[in-house]
Amino acid sequence: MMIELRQLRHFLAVADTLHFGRAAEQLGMTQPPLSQSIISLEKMLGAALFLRSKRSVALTTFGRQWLDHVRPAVEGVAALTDVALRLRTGMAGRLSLAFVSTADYSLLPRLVERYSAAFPEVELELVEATSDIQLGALSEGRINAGILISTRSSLPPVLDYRPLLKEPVVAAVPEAWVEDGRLDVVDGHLQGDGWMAHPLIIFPARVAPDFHDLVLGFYRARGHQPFIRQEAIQMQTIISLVSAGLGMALVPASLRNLARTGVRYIPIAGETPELETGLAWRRTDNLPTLSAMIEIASTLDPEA
Amino acid sequence: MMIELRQLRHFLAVADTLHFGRAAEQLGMTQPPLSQSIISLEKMLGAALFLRSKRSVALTTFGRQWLDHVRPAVEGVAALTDVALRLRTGMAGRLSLAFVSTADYSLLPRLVERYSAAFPEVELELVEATSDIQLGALSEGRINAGILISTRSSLPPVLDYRPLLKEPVVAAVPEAWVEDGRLDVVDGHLQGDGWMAHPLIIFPARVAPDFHDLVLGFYRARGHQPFIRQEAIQMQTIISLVSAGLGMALVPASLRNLARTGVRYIPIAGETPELETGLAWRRTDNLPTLSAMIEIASTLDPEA
DNA sequence: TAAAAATACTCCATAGGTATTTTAT
DNA sequence: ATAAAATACCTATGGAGTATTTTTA
Repeated sequence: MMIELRQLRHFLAVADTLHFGRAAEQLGMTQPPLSQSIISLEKMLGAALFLRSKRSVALTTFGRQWLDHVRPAVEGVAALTDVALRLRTGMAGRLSLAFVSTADYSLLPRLVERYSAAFPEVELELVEATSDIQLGALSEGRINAGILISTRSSLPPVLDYRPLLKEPVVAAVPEAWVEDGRLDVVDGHLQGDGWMAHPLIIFPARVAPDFHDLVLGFYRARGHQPFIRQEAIQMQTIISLVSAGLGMALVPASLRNLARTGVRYIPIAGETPELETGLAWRRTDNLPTLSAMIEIASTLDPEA
Repeated sequence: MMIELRQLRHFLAVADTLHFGRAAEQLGMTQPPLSQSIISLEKMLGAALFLRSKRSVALTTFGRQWLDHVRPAVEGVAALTDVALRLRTGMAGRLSLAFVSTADYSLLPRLVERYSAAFPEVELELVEATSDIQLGALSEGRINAGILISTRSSLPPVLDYRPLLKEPVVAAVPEAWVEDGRLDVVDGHLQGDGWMAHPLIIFPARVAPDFHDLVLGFYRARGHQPFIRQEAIQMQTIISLVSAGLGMALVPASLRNLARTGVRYIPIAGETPELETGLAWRRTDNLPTLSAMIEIASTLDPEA
């Protein structure tokens, strides 16, 4: 024979009211079966829970001590219904989100702040990864969503996508270059095409093909070919190399939040390419926490 | 409709085996009602727990996350049976034990050490109280047992009693008295009756009548009347007064463990009265933890 | 004598059983 | 062809109801 929840609820009701009649009423049943239920519970336990004289009911010492254990146990089970509801609606659960290093400086903090304010019970797992790694992780189901640099057209059809941020590209240049007049800076903007001859540090094409293409396309459109001095997969690394004077780089404008001695961020005069960062996820992934994340992401100002 | 334990156990079994047939076997039932049970559970929750193709069963994401909450909740309820058993047998629970201050120096530490080694889950509530206070607390049910100084014959009949320790009385005297030769000490023992003329510090009769009578009886048997300089209810206080040179005191031998500068404990030559400390409890109190305590107490060496 | 729990019985809801069908491999 | 889950239907246990008795304050 096994203790059932019903009996425990019966016990709690009687313990609370110390009156079989009223307890039964509270439970929506009549008194006799409640007496039966308690008696059978006492038999199972091998000890009396209540001392009943015909005029009054009191807990035995054993009953009082057991009560202290029963209440939390029953509440634990009762809570399962709420837990299920919160899991279903995305109020609780887990979400694994990858992001490219460039999202670190504006997009990710804003998104995470909003999301975890709205869903504090969700365990948000954040992993930094390049766009190509993210695409693999998404299709293999290792992450639920990714903040990456791509365009809708270049994504596999199993993924859905929403743009989050459009930002211009700015030049990250060694401070020395500005001071020795190697660059033509007017009104805080890079002028002309002269700078295009200087050595460039860039993401490898494999890692972020769309970003790579964007930069090369920009040079080509102005009739130039970049002198690629070095490739690096981390934004941090690229900026370090710039700071060391190895070359310049074209980076998303939000990277200005990554201040570094010896590095200046300078907008480019004229038509500049815009870089799009967006959120991608599996169309078939109907995880409630993911839906909530997409919802929140959609409310972010794409120009900020 | 309310979730019942049975369904949760069903869920756990299927989640563990990922096979309705084997899970049913494990549960001692057949497969069809198990399928029904899970289906009804899923309906209650409003979400699928399992993805079943005809050849394989897998948890949904929701199922996996909910499982993490269900298992501890069900285990919590299952543990109630064990808890009840431990409460019934005195393996767990509470015990309120009072003790006189003189028990502090030998009896109580030995008893508590043994008891809590044997019953580590029992919450032992220790309160220091004089014998008369303990008798009141016992009859009013505020404590379950008391270590007190009394004799079986002087206890009310509702209480049961077991002697724990018989020890001689020794004299606690100011060190100065030994040095200035005011006391006749030979072979480390107080000789003769001369010391009986010195001022005495003693427990009030109200607080420990048996101890009080014992001391007075001792003087009377030798044809003396003590000069009572001061009364005090705490052993600590009595020893402080001795240390201050206010007088001497007759105290249980185990009090030698309470070292104090300026105080010397000296045995009395010849026939000395023995003091009995024992455990008292209500005959009608059938608290399992109390029975265990009486059991342990009986194994203590009464001469130690 | 009245309030409240226990006892005696009756009933039906449902947990679980049996037989069968469906479906994916 | 077969293993495994779902469906359909049946059975019976036991949880809950009604009527009554017992008890003690």
